[in-house]
Amino acid sequence: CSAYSNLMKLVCRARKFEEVSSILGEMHKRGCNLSSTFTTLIIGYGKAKMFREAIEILDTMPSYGCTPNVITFNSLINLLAESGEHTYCVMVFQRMLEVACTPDSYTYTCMMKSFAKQGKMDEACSLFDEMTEKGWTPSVLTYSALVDGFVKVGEVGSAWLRYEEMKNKGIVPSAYSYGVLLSALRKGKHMEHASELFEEMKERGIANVFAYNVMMDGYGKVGEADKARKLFKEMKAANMRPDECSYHTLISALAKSRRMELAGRYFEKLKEMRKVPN
RNA sequence: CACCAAGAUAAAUUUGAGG
Repeated sequence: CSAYSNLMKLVCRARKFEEVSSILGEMHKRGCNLSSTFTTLIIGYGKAKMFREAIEILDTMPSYGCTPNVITFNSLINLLAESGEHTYCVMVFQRMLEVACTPDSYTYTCMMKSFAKQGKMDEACSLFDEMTEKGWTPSVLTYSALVDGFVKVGEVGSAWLRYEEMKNKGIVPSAYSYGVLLSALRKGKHMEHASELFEEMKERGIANVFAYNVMMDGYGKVGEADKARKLFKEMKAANMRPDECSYHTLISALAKSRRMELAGRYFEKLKEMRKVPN
């Protein structure tokens, strides 16, 4: 059975969906548990942007003796949310409730992301309340969805309040999560808030190259190339190795501020490192 | 860099012609 399910993964990756039904048929004949395979298929269709087909799996499952479970629904909802298919997303969530499959923290977070992507922060917040009322604990991903959404609709204040709320609940962001939050603030050009987060990150000793890159990009985009360059130097002084992206970001920041002599110098350094400029 | 595995579901950074 595991050989079959690996085969299904390969079929999805190669987008050979015409092979799907014969594999499912064989697996069924041999009595394999197909639940995980259906999830794989759903994600496969999602990556191929075949949303209709992904959703139809929900109807296919029962004929193979399977019932969609939380993981099935979550996977589907997640890919619809990420792809901006908000209408389908809401439809599937509705359907999940109809078949009495209980949404969990993951489900709510995905739904919040979908609403946030549409700029519908009121709805996103209602879902947040509903989720906590039902006893689910919001994660750093849940809060990141709110922060990102509020920044997108231009409400940095609300975004920041949510961040504080998260900290007050004792949720400690990982380096990765800081990256997500920094990037959200950067997109809205809120570098003062971003730098406050970044300082926090440094105090905790978890600042990384990725975070430096995000900060440099943000400063570059608001025309503060000198701050970007300062961070570049600081990163090296802290024994972190700037990667290719760091160079690309810094060069572009300098070029945007018309500091061409400096941009050229970093461009030469990039080539010396035998990296390919993009 | 590519492929595979662990493990059926989660998020982050760089260039931009054209529209």
